[in-house]
Amino acid sequence: MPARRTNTSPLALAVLSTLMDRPMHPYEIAQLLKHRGKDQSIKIRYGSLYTVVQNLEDRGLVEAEGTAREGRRPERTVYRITDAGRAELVGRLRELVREPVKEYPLFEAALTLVVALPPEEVADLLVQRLRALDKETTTARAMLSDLVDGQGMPRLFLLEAEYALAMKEAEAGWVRTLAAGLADGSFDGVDDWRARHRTREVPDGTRGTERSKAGRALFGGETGSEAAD
Amino acid sequence: MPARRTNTSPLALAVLSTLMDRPMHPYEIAQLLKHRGKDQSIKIRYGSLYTVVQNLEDRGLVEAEGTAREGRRPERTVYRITDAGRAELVGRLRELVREPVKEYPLFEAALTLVVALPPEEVADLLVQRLRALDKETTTARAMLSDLVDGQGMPRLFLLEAEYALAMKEAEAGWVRTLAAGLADGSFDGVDDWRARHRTREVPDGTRGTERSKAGRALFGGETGSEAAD
DNA sequence: TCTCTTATATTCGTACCCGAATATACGAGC
DNA sequence: GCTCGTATATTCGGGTACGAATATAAGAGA
Repeated sequence: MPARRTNTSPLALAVLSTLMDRPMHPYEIAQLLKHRGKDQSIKIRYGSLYTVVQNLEDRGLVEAEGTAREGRRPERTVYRITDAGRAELVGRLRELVREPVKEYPLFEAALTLVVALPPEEVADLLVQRLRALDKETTTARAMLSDLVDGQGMPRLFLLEAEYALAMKEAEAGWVRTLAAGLADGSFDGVDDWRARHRTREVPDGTRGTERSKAGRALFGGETGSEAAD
Repeated sequence: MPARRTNTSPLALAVLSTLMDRPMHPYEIAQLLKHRGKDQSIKIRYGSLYTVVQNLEDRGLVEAEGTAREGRRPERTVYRITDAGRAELVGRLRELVREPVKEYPLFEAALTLVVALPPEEVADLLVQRLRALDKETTTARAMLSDLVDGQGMPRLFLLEAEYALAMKEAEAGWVRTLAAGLADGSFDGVDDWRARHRTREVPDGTRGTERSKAGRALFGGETGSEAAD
């Protein structure tokens, strides 16, 4: 089998997963995904959806069941998942659950560059972030418990939400600690930071800020493309 | 000022940030970023770099200082940051630190779809993930403390690494709990799950798996484009 | 001194992403 | 029964991302 260039995207997997229920046309797939709240964990853009489905068809993972024309509405193509599609879905899913993948959250990028702002301001901004995070976690916790306890929704369908909540709480905790450290001066090197900022200081060559050797592997996970199945 | 279409990307910000030190040509910027380990937190692709710099120039955030030709090497264009560039850097940075942004980690997407696998297998896969995560966190912790205690690297330059580590530990904790719950049967509804999986069951319409109302706002952060400055 | 490998520096073409436009149907109100 | 807003369903085009190709220089052996 020729190694596929791109790893099947989350949206493509969501499509396959939806077609496990029954054959559908793309728009209906999107509706169902949104209705089930999957759009909170997987980016769904109409612009992409049709391309994605087309790719799946080219790869033989879905096939057109026929084009139905209801009334004089635009023509719709109904797709059905193939055996290869089912195999791809479970295969890729296994991969995604088994292997952590290094990703690039915006906040992490911002932290890398934040030395460009004075420490006092960063402390202030972090407090604002913290407030927002706390608000979000509170809301999310309430909704989760309502769905589980109130509505009797099985936890199985809320795993993503539980995970997202846990991550957000962890981030809030980390931000809280850092903000506190900056505020009460227990964060080491704030003076250097302030000085460095005020004077636009370039630390002579790049001395003191490099991370050539030991720092290389500080972050784990596959950075590049993952191994094939 | 006409609202810019795209929010300045992390790579673009990294470019601006590097040019704060001194004027440079694109390749040199990339070298320096990698040397400082920023490539662990910001994706740096040569293919993108030159486009990004070109965009920055079009937007007036950097300007060509002149093209130097050293020996008969390929011609290099040296760029310098402008006042507008400095403003954009700090403005966007403020935004990124202040406001949490909803992102779409692969693992979260996988959790949304994981019902397609039988619970026993998921339990097994989670244990494998956990092992990988534990390995990564152990390594990262060791390196961090070596850099801080051993090498005397200021914490300021390791914020991203500390954050990434904290997030990874949190994920490991969550995965551990879930895996345990699945293993010892304390996770509610595994029977339903197994049944649903075996029989390819479509729960009659979509009853029982919808999340129309309450579930909408389970995940916070700005989902779409962020507000302008 | 020849050539082989590695580092320097950028360009190109294609594949992909996705906002916006398009086009029809349907129900509600006047 | 007409029209206006909203839901249905897909296509299109411009822009961005990025792998791979290109081209020169420098250093290391033989």
